[in-house]
Amino acid sequence: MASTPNQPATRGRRRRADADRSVASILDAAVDALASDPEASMAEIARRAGVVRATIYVHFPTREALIAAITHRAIAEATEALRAADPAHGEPADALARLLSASWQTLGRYHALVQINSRLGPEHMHAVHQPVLRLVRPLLKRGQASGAFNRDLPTDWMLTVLLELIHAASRDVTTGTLAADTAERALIATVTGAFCTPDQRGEMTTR
Amino acid sequence: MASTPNQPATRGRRRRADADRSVASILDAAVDALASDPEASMAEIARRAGVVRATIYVHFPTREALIAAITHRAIAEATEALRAADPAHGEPADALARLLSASWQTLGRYHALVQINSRLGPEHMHAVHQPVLRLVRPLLKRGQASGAFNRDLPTDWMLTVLLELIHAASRDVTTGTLAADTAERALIATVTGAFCTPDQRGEMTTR
DNA sequence: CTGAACTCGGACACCACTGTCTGATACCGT
DNA sequence: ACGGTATCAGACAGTGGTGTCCGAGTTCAG
Repeated sequence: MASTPNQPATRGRRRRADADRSVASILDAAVDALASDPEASMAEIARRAGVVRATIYVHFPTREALIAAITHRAIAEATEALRAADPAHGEPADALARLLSASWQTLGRYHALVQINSRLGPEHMHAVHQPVLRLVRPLLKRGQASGAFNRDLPTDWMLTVLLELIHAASRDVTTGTLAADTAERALIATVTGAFCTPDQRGEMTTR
Repeated sequence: MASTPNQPATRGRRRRADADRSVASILDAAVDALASDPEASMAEIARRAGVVRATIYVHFPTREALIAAITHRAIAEATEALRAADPAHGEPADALARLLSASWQTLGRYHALVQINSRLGPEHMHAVHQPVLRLVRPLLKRGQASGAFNRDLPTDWMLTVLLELIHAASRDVTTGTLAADTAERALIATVTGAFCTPDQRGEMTTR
């Protein structure tokens, strides 16, 4: 049902280039607007996109559909960033650090989306995150199996911690609470500290 | 200005007992309602409180005032819980664990409040949290000074991590993602792991 | 260049919520 | 039991958002 990131409006026909541009502007504007205010109005999004409100409804039948579209797109982007970090390779602690380093800014852009989608119930949340979890969970399992990560921590909890801290770091950077250049180091140190077993801490390829 | 948790409506007079009851019901209902939906309507809050909508406006001139009141009350409760955990005493790592153990459920109830208040700007957020920070920050500073906590982590970031993980744990418990009896242990293990320096990990009075 | 696709600008009905007000009724303090 | 408080029930205007529609103008594709 939500498999199409944007609706072609007319089904049989091809879509024109300016329509593509509009859709792209709207999607970008929606991410921006919702980031600064999770319940930004359609009018506000249209304004940012440099488009009239009705134009949005040409491509997205409802506000809900628009949010579904940007969520879909965000997940795709996140998945890509995570895959690029190659979580299946190398020492778990190193892989984790690599993954955080490569993806935290990308993922962090969407903390508002998380907030919005989390209002749609946990099962929806879980379903939406499935692709991301598929990539990260094996790494955590692997780390716990090898003894690199703390076996006492439930894997689901570790995933929560991961996502939550990424979003927190991103938020703190945008509000100015945390210096941008310190953020990545702090984030990595915090997460690896939380996950890694004491005896494994020294063995990391730190810096 | 927001120093009165509830407005007496008439200034010179004493307030009647049923009015006290109403105010209490409204406050409780507001916390509940806003926890399940951060933008619950006044009507919904009134319904939960077993009160007519107009009654709310007798005690709180506006929605904003009501939210300010429950925020004030939540902060007071949190401060109390933290103070009871006596953060100034004992080894930093132990004190931290004690503090988490004593307060995570109390604090966790209010994750919706955090979400709501964070929309009012970072400076407002900072001002509101001042009493909490006053209690926790010295412990973190002390731990970093003694070498028990990682000195590379900015103190503000540590505070963020603390609050964020408490709220995450509470949320995961209410959604059923995390078992209630596991949550506290996982939370403490995660936070102490994140903050404590490797050589200090073993020295804790674990269990 | 021409027709089709698209955007614009503005209007529209609809809905949910906020905050105010009323008169009638129940409750509490003394 | 009396008088002042408080609640109730429901109506009210005002506001701001959503989704739909239309006619006129613009831009793209072949």
